[in-house]
Amino acid sequence: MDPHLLRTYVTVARLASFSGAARELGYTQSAVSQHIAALEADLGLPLLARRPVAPTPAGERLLEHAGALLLRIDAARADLDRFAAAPRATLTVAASALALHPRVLAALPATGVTLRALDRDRVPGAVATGEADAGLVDGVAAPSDPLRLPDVAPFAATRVAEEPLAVVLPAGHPLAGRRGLRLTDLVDARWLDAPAAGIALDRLRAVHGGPAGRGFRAALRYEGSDPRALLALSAAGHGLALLPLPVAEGVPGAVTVPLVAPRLVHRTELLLPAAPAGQAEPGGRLGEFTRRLRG
Amino acid sequence: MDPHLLRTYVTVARLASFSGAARELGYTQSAVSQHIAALEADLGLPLLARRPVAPTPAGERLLEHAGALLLRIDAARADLDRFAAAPRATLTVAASALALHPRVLAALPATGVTLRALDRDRVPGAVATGEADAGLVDGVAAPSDPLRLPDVAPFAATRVAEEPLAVVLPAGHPLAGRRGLRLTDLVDARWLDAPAAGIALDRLRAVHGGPAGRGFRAALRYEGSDPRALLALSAAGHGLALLPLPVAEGVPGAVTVPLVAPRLVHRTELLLPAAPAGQAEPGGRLGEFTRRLRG
DNA sequence: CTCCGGCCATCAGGAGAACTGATGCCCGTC
DNA sequence: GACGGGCATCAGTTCTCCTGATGGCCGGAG
Repeated sequence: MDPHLLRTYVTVARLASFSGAARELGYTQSAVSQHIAALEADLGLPLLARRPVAPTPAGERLLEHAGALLLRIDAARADLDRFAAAPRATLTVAASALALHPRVLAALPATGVTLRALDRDRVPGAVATGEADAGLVDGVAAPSDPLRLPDVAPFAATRVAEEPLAVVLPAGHPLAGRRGLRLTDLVDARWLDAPAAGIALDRLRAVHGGPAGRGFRAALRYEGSDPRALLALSAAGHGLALLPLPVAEGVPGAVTVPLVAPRLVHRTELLLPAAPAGQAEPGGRLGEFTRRLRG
Repeated sequence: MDPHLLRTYVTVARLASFSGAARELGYTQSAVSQHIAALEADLGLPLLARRPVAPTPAGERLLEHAGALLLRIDAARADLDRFAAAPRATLTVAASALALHPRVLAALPATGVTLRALDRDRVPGAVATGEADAGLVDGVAAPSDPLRLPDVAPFAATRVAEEPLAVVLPAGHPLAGRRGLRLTDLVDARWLDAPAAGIALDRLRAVHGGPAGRGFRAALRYEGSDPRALLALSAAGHGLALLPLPVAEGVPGAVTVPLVAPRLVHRTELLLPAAPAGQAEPGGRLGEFTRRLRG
């Protein structure tokens, strides 16, 4: 299970080519072939079908592990590098689309900041590997529970903002007149599926707790990250959407109804590489930013 | 960041000795010394102080990463091995102390089962590395939220049981007459600190959401795993305890008051190595167990 | 104070791993 | 049926990594 072998394996799987992976990694094709053979011999399983090159079931499984593993290695290296490196002059913040809360915008220093918009699930990785100095992630959780984030490295997460959730319906929808809605009422409705911009359907199914795979059928799938696009789509009758109440309100053609059960909120969290016990507060622009966010 | 080097590093750190680690790992002392030197050169940081041998701050940090990393490597290997290996005749279940819910006990097959009691945070690792075929973990969470578990490998977690939480007070306690208690009322009380048996204090502080390190002061610390010991200690006035209501009730000398805010429950979850998409349900004793647990 | 013993660092040498380059083989394509 | 792209295999070389020996440092005992 040498990381080098894993790295070649994921590259081969991604490119579906031994010789392509060799070019990308700076090896000869022969070396790549030997890497894969060594991995397969080590695990005692075929990992790739040849001609065409594609992962076997076991290979698919290894891809999941390898991705997480390599990310964690990069994270560890980046984290240790922070011990030695001088603090950078410019602050890079990775943020998911709905995490740009007014409080965040107000706290950002006026100069020397790079703001990088990423998909929700890529923000922790960016902070862990040092691509960003801090992260802002949003998500849905119970009021007193932290967001569920992949733990690629030790993080310190602090709450930045919390808003109620609301269901967005087209104006003529039968449930549009309600004062509040329960998720149970909406299991059989058609939903917009927007993993990047809003709330993914599989997350809804998990929260709802019913039998896996049932309910919350997808209508249109939206692969962008703009919540206003979601609102417009919902108003046009392409499916329901679940969004933070302040974002969802006041859109022509759409009606916003607060979600009353289960008790869930939309929360934005600040993600920092966890300081070792007894470490000083961060200085420079990062310190400025975090103090203004908290204070 | 070679895993071999990390393995020797954690061993050296644990034994506080180069030559001791060499003996344990089957290397010469020279090799161990070179491993550490290579790691320190690679990261550009001193990791260990010599004479006495002890980790530097950077070394402490590396220990956190290395532990998680090595565990994940073992987990990946064990997971892939399951693809090849025949299903075992005997079923091993890892469980934390409070996860032995009556429903669980009823679902266990009559023969061929090994039940291994572990600390709460070691159960996921045991399932991931294949030491156990399934895990049962308990913990505190919001009613509709899954337990927070370290993701050393892809898991499938399903809810097994959920009970309200209750505060255990000695009979004469000023708050003993209440019908319900809020966590806020109890910030300044003295609590039993029992990471293995009950609910750890740092978890309480995190749930409460107040400033880090304040509140929920520790009285006696109990390092065993028997909840009845906790109850007895609480009845004797050694501090408050937070336990599932069914466990806490009916103990002489102690009063049980339900926790009403924040809305938290004690949940037991079944932990299985995540089946690859489209994989058949587990067979044999494991299939029998999971079906009875769910059905 | 000095000697001794334990412990880590360093060095040179050798076994083995790993990569390269050449060649062979298989399959899909024209 | 010939061709070509692409993976497997093999031999040779390079470089890595481990061993065994040696030296220096520190602490404890006499």
